[in-house]
Amino acid sequence: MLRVLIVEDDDSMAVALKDGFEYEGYTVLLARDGVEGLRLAGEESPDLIILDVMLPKMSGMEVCKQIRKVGNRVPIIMLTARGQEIDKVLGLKLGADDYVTKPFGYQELLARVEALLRRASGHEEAVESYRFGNVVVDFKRREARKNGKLLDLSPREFRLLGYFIDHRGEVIPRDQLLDTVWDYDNPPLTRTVDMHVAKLRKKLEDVPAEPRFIVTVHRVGYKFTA
Amino acid sequence: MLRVLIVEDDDSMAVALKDGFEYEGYTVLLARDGVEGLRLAGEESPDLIILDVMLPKMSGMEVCKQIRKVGNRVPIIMLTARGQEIDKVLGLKLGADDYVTKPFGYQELLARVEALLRRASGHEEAVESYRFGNVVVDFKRREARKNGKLLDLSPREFRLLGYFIDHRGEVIPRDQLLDTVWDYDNPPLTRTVDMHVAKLRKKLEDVPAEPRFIVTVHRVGYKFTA
DNA sequence: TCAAAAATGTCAAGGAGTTGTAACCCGGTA
DNA sequence: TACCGGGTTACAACTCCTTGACATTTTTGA
Repeated sequence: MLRVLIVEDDDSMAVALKDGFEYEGYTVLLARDGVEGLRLAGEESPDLIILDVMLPKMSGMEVCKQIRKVGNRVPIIMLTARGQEIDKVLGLKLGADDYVTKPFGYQELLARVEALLRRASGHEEAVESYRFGNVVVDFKRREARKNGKLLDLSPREFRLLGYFIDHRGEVIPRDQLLDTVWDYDNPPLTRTVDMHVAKLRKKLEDVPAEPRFIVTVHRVGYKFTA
Repeated sequence: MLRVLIVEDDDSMAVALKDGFEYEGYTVLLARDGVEGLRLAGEESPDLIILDVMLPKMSGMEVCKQIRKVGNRVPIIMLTARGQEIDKVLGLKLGADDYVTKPFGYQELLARVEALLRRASGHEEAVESYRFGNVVVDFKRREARKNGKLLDLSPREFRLLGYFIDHRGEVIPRDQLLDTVWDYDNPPLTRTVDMHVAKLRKKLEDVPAEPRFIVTVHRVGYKFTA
C-alpha cells in the first residue's frame, strides 16, 4: 500500500486531495503546516510527498530543502500558486521532482504522482535526459544539444519543450499549454503559443517548415512525437 | 489481450516461441518470411513484434525499415545471430527498440518483451483506441492508422469518424450528424455530410466505391458497422 | 419495363478561418 | 543606455469547409 503525505493548509483543498487519493487506493497522511509536514516526512517515511509552497510556519520550499538536507530522496511534487516563480522551485535546486501550478486538474496531478512513483520504483528509468532525432535534452543541466552543439533555449522555450516531452504522443490544446507552461494569472493570447512553437521548431527541427517532432493539429493545438 | 507478432522462418524456433508466449497469455501471430511479416504488421496492428534478422524474401532489417517508414511505432525486438555485430547497430538505427542475440534464454527474451510493453504502455496509459478492419483509431493521439500507416484526417473527418464509432450499428440521419458533428449556429447543407463521408471512405475503405464500414442507407443517412 | 425524378457519389474552386513568421514593443537588468 | 526574453501585432501562407456542377445510382410511377 503506497503512502502519500499531503502538506496543505487550505482545508477544502486538503480534504479534496485526501478523498481523491484514498479513492485511488493510496494511504494519505495530512499535515497542515510546514513544521508538521517536515516531522511527518521524517517519522512516517511516505512514498511520495505533495507539498504546497505557501504554508504556515515554514514555507514549502524550506520544507523541501530540509528534507533533502538529511539525504531523504522521497519524490516530492510542489504545488505552486498562480504567479509564483516556478523556476525558483526547480531552478534553485531545492530538490523537488515535479511541480503543478494551481489551479490544476486533478487528473494531471494524479498522472504526475503515478509517473513519479513509477520512476521511483525503478520500473521506469528517470527521464533526466531525453533523446529524439539528433537532439539530446538534459533536464538536470537544463540544456539541449543538437548534433552535440548547445542550443540557446530561453527559459520559456525549455519549459515548453519539457512539457512536450512529458506529454509526447498526446495532442495538447493551446489552452492546456497556457495553463501549464505559462502562468495562470494573466494568460497571454494563444498566438503566443504559436510564436514559441515556431521558435522551438527553428532550433530543433532539421527543416522547420516541415516539422517532424512538433506537428500542428489543425484547430486544436500541437503534438510532440519522437 | 496483448498481441505479439513473431516473424521467424525456423520452424522449431517459431513453434517454441509461439507456445511460450501463448502460455504467458499473449495472442501470437506467426509469419514465416519477411513479406508476410510486413503484411501482418500492417494489417493486424500487433502490440509488439519479434523479428528475426535472417528471413526469406525480405530481411528483418528491411521489414523493420518499412514498418517505421510509414510511421508505425510498434515496439520491435530483433533476433540476431551471434557475430552479426553490424546488424545490431543497423537494426537499432533502423528503428528497432531492442535486440537479442541467438542463442538466447527464453526468460531473457520474455523480460525484454515485458520491459518494452511496459515502456510503451507507460506513454499512453488508458489507450482509447478502436479497431475495425485493418484500421486502428487512437483517440488520445487523435490519429488513425490503416495497415499501420498514418492517415491524414482533417478535424471534421476525425470527429465524424469518432461519432460513427460511438454509434456503430445505428442508422444515423444526416440531420443528426449536422446537429452533433457540426456546430449548430449556421448549419451547412446536408450535402456537406455526403462530401465528408466520401472523403472518409476514400481514406478508410479498401474499395471506397464498395464501402464495407460506412454504408449508405438510402433516403435516410449512413450506418457504420465493424 | 422503362424513363423521369430523386438521392447520392465525385470533383474542383472559392472563401473563411487558422497557422507561420517576421517585426515591433515593453519591462527588467546589467 | 543597450540588451535580452517574452508578449503582441500584422500579414502572408496555408488548411479545411462548403458549395455548385455534373455523373451515377436508386426509387418512383406510368
